[in-house]
Amino acid sequence: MRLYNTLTRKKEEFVPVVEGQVSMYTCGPTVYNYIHVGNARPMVVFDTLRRFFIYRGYDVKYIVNFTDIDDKIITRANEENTTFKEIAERYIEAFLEDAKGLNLLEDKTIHPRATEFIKPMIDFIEKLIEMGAAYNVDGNVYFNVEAAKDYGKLSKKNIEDLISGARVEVSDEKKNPMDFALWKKAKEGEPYWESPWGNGRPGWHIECSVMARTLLGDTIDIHAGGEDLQFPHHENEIAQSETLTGKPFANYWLHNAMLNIDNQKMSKSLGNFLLVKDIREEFDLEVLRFFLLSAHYRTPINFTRDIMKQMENALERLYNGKKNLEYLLDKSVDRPLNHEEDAHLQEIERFKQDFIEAMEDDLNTADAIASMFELIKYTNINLNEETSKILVIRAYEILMELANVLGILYKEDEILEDEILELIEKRTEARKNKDYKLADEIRDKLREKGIILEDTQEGVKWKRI
RNA sequence: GGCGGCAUAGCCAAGUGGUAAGGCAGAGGUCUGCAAAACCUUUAUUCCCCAGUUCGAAUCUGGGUGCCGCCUCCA
Repeated sequence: MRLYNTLTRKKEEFVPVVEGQVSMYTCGPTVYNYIHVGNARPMVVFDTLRRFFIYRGYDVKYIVNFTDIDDKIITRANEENTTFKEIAERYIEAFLEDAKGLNLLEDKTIHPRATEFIKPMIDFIEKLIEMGAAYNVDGNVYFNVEAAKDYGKLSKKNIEDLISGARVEVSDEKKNPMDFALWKKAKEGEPYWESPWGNGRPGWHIECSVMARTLLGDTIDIHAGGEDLQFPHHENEIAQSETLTGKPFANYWLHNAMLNIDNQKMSKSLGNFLLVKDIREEFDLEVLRFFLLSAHYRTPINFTRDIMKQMENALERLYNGKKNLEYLLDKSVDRPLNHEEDAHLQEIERFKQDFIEAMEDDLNTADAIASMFELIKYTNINLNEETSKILVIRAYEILMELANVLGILYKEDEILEDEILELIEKRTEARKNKDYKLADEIRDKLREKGIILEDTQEGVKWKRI
């Protein structure tokens, strides 16, 4: 497996800390609102990376945190005259709902919440103060960036440039304008936890450092997130964690590129914020997932309705291929492979290898998807009712295991109600009698019920819209 | 100002030295009562422009143009 590491700006061979195991930490949402389609990108991309690691036999520990205490959550709570807990709870629930729609492997995801780790955060900060890497000013504790070796190594920035950038707000309290808050003193009416420096709450960056370290150890394999988090968030995580432990915080830093809407950055001022929960009114979230995987994760992608429609059609082609194989699963012949089928099997196994190679090359999902289309095309052409069942089963297995890595094609057809089966039967009779008027009436009626019929040489096939 | 990214067909998108994957849309065809699906054919002598290196470049080098991101607790 080769992964592009932001730290070195190179593709590197992935070597885990512990053989056969992968520890992954992906920065999760601050739960003050519903997640938007941009938030969905790292969730889907890194879920897919995790799925691929599992597929390749790794034991994966996968963390997506919830930042459930934060200025924005407090603001929201005040606006709605409720508690920050109520707000956090509501949007965590909403996130899990969206996660389900996006088919994230939730049952294998650990979701720590920042507020459950206040004690280790305080311990962490205390140690930094002891080391002289942090200082308390009247209840606010700051990290001293001068104490961090190589500060800026991830985002390739140097402290002098940053300071002269002049966009950094200068605070009288800070020794250095680049210093960042580890602990924030509570203002009147704000929620707080007790600490050696008085009542307050943790800063944003310290949360991820502490949750990652507590759950995964001093050095984790992979830390992932959106590229906009490189600076300052991830840079600061590195600074505080590596200053404390003296060890590398994460061996591989992975960042996904941004998502634009109609070629524009999503922003509140432009009013083009698209929430996942709103998109699902127009498109199945499987289409959104497929779209997010249709381009390489490090290139920017553009979200438009038009492109989503294209993706919907493309996904349908894959589903049709799956259906065709399912049909053959019943009809194909119980006998050993013949010579020709043996060759087909080789070909089909080759598509699988192509898929794996693409995924191993820094998660090239676009190329991997192409392999799936080639597989579908091949089985559509070469497999039929005379084919040995052994070949059909193997083709189907491969298709589904690849689909499972990408987290797509998971929808199953339900069993049809007797009433509908009767109608289909009735229509078949009508067609036999060349009563096409009745046949078309029944077909239209079923369409209204969401069932589409296809008359093929092998008989009637149906599918749900 | 500092740092970084991108530019491949109508659209989406792989491909980083050996002669342009895959998908969507379109056109024509096979099959079909019709429709759908599937299949076949078709759609970039060319990869933003110019110069260079090379037997050979979309791929490397230099210059230019255009678009974009980060430097603001925004994924």
